Amino acid sequence: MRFSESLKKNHQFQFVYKNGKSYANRYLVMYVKENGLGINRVGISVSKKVGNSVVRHRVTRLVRESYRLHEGIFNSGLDIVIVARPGAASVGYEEMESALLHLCKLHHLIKVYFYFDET
RNA sequence: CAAGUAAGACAGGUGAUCGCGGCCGCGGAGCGUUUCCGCGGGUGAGGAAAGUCCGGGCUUCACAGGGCAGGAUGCCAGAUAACGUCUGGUGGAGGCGACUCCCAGGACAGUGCAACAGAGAGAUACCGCCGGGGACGGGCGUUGUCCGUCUCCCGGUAAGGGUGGAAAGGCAGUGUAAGAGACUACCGUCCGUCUGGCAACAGGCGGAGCCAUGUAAACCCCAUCCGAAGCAAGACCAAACAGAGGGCCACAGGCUUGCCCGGCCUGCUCUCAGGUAGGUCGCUUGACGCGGCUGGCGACAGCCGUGCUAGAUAGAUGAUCACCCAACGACAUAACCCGGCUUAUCGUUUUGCUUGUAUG
Repeated sequence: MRFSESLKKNHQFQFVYKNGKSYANRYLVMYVKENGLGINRVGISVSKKVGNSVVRHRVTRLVRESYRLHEGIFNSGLDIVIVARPGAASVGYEEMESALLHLCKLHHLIKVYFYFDET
């Protein structure tokens, strides 16, 4: 991804969980914390409650694809952790995309001029 | 054509745009190794990748010794690196048949268990049947004999009833007071012997009237095999680090195959505080795939030709559109690698064979 890296280490996840702000909807939970690096770092977490290995990989790909296609409209300098809830197992791409954008609006992550363009 | 049976094959495809992990090439940043960026090419999960139930390769540790445990397998022969797998047989069970299924050693080494029912379960007389005695009644009749009855006594019996998974070989006859392998034929069992077979075993002949249930997925016995842990194995490179205080004095801890004996090493323990876990290799060419020939009933083996087909390290296959199609495709994501087993699975399709019907 052009402007982003991924979160990898367990302690990075724990830091965002403890210090970040969170919003949730039916399929996803999103934690956000500013990192001061000028780029975004994204971590996707799918637990075994969601499904077996195939289902978990599919959910991960849908979330990553949704983020990738809208990467340009995000603010920069954030650590974002997206946790999939069990209901996400049977969801298609379009629903996943709308769920992600909904959480972004709640966090006010979208760059201001894009926000005005939509309204 | 219908029903069945056995063995396979495939696991959506094509095109376009965006996106991801390795690899190769080119260009740029960079003194250079490393690294980063861009462009192009090519490549990128399964039949079960799953469960982790067996077996092996590989790696490290242990390879003074003795003893005791523990685990697995279980008809025979073969295949294999090995196996609990596979192949071919034997025996048993099911099916008209093609064919399928079977945790298939030993119960005179020992121990345990066998509920309930039933009279009785390494044993039995409850009902029944039969004989003798006694009592009572009756007929004939004169101190006997015949018949009948019994809340009586003694004995015989395993035919019949009933219980049970199982009642001491089965069935038919002879026999008998009634019965019984007591005796006889056939079948079964056991023993001996001959023939065939490497063997499991099969068949023939002869003999023995048949002395004793089941369970070994109860302990156990016998035979064979098994050192342990696992790629977070392990090897190398680089970097960081911090110890302090108290208690105890041979108690203890670690290693040595699970335990014991024995052996080797180390001071040990508690409290408080602090710090790092980055990279390279292992890592994919292998008991490999495909085709052909030869040997073998077969599993498989040998030879020749040919091919290279993921190697990530928080972990790469996705999204959108169009068309094909009956179908949003079912089950499901490699993590060191192989050989098997087991389980899950929407469907499509090929071939052999069996039975029935029709036609010739």
